[in-house]
Amino acid sequence: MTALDTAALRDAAREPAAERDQDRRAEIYRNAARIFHRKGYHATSINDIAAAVGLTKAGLYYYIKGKQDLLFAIMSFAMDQLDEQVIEPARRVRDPQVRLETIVACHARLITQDSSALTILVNELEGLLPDDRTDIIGRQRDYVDFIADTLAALRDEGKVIGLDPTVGAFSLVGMVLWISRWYRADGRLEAEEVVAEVTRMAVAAVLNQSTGQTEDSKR
Amino acid sequence: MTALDTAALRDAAREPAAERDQDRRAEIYRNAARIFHRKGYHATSINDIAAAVGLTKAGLYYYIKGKQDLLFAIMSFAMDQLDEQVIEPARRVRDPQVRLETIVACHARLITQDSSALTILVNELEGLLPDDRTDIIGRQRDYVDFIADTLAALRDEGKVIGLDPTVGAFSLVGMVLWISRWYRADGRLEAEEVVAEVTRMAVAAVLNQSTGQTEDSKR
DNA sequence: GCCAACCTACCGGGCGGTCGGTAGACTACT
DNA sequence: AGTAGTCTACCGACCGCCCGGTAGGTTGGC
Repeated sequence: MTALDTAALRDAAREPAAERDQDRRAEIYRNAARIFHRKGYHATSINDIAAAVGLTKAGLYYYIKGKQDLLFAIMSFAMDQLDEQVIEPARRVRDPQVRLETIVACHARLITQDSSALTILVNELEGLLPDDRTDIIGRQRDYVDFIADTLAALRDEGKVIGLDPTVGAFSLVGMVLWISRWYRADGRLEAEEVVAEVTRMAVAAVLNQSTGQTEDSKR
Repeated sequence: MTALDTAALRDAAREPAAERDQDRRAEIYRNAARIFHRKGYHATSINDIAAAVGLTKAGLYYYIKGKQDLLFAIMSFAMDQLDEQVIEPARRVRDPQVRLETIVACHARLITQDSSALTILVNELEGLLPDDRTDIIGRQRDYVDFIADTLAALRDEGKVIGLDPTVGAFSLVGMVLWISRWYRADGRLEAEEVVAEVTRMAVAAVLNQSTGQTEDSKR
């Protein structure tokens, strides 16, 4: 591996060092995200991460400022992913129902592909410094509002009745985020099957339908 | 508070010491669950819990065997709650659709009432000893299977078509569990409103309906 | 006098983080 | 071509702190 790397370094058209540095940094973040995801932020030591990327703790500190900054960087990256691959594509969709489908499908797809960073994003908020937490929570809030606005638009079209947009938005988010807890890439189901089924459920959950419904179970 | 407690202890018809011991133990578990819920298991120290119940760390160890046993006790209690207040009531319901409504409504209601133990139950699994984890995961699995079986029964009735019962069960569980992340008892919405809305969404999400649906968003 | 219900004082260990050092690649100058 | 200096990318050793857990009292009600 090391010999290969050295050869690669010599060969690869003299990549400009700054690029190699970025690669290394990305590898560190990727590994850190994986381990935080598996063991949880507080249960993961800086040593764990250092060992995973083949460094000592002191060596790792050449690249990172601290454990909390590392966490914040990972969560920011996850939030960027969400912006680029879910919110932006969905924002371009005019029809509210199709937009909702786009949101759920893209988000679900993202989770089936790589859930590490996105899962940390929702599970390790209390590990952040207050300022960082405010930042991340604000962006998360914007996302939920975006969904709630879409539901409100559907309500204005008469496609949704009697559903609080906020409750609806949170519920859909919960359904989608939970995928990372049970979906396994090597399991029985294909990722796209899961994406399709969850999207179908999400749309059905909020859209008004005429089919009757039995009385609420007694308290 | 302390004076009040002492007076209560003197008054209350000489409660038989063993009972007082149980009360104290319950208070410890309640507080521990609250703090684990707020800060997370690993970020909570034994000292935090001891201080919250007005003891020193060593004093607390008179009641508990260790931090991990405490966690397991809380999770077992949460699982017992789920058994008694969700699964048992639902098991007595024959009609699958009403049974599903009962499951979702009772579970959602439980979370709006006190989410501490139930949230720990799903978030702190990796804090357990392997044997304990196996125990808890088994019970959780049984719960999901119970829901999946109910969905399968609905499918046999023709009320659900084309939905994988496992995916459906997990998705509904995700929707319900997520309530603890956004619902605040002092917020805009009443607990029973939330329970009703989430239940309605859950049923709508899985029940077959004839209303059309636009094409899945492109990949 | 005894025992339940605590406390004070302490332990080993792992944590996040820092410091001084250095091998080796690269550059600058002669 | 040789060499002195510089910088990047690390490492071993260490720090202070706090953690979970314990040993050995002390005290107040029976």
